[in-house]
Amino acid sequence: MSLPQPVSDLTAHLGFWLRIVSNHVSQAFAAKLAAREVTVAEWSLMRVLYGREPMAPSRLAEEMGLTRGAITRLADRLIAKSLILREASAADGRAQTLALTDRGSALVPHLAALADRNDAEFFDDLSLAERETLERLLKSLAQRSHMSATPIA
Amino acid sequence: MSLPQPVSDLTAHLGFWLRIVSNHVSQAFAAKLAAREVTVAEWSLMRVLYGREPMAPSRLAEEMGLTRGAITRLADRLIAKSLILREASAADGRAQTLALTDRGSALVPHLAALADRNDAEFFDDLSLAERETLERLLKSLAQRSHMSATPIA
DNA sequence: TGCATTCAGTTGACTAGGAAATTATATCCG
DNA sequence: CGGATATAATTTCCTAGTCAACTGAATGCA
Repeated sequence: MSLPQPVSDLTAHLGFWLRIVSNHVSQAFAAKLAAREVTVAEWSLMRVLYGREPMAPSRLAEEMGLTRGAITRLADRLIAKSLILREASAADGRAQTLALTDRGSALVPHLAALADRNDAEFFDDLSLAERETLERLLKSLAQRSHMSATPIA
Repeated sequence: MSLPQPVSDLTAHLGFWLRIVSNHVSQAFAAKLAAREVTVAEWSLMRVLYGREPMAPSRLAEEMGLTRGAITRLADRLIAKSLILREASAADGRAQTLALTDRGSALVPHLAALADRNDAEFFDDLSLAERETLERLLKSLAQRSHMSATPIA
């Protein structure tokens, strides 16, 4: 039975700290959205639809970084809450379109305000310069690795 | 039917960029671990046990930020892979302890090397100064909001 | 002592996502 | 034209969490 060899500490990784902070910010946001009975994924889909033409599920899947199967079910939930509508495409018998209902559209600004508030809550006591630096570094990392897609999970 | 009022852009939020980058880093790590047939949660549990005394599931739950139910199931999977052992506590008839098997213990350094490599892959083309800044900002955010617990999700 | 309460862990019901199979429609081309 | 192939969405099955109910053991106090 050999003694364990030393391995790098978890906290040595930037990825570790990134995940801690990101998870906390997201969970705090989820808690705020819960007051409106909306999940982060639901908010995200609604935000993509907001102010745009009715959109194919496949396009939403692409923009949100989810599978089409996930979009089908997410849409089902939002339809059940009367926040979006699904309609068959006139042009293509296979295609569907998703669009916000009036109720859904009216809700988005309120949810956006929660997003603003959540961001402020975590980042407002960084200095302006620090916030700018953080944003610059994150965007540069995102660009380098060709990260796209609205992140959900 | 009213026109949608302008709402803040998604990409205006630091939380958005944080989540994008964090998700990508985590997914890349998950892909590396998959080669060893281990998930991020499994790695995380093994890393907590590594080099320590057998530990109660409830303690792991606390350190990892998961429920006890989640630990029960996560432990079941690791036991099925012969990476950890579950034993009844001698002192307390309700209690169990979890510990790495020799096989599990031997695997940890290899997984830690994957973690090192993953972190390097994403962050090594930031300058040293930039990495230090990012680490400082993330740690300061974590501290301010009393974030603890190994993040999994 | 003995019964209520607390505590550790597990389990069942549920949520939410992915991968792959499935269904229905559209397109391409011989 | 009509069959092969491609495409859009959905569905099925699987994984992995949560919450809350449950089981059995320990504790506490009348």
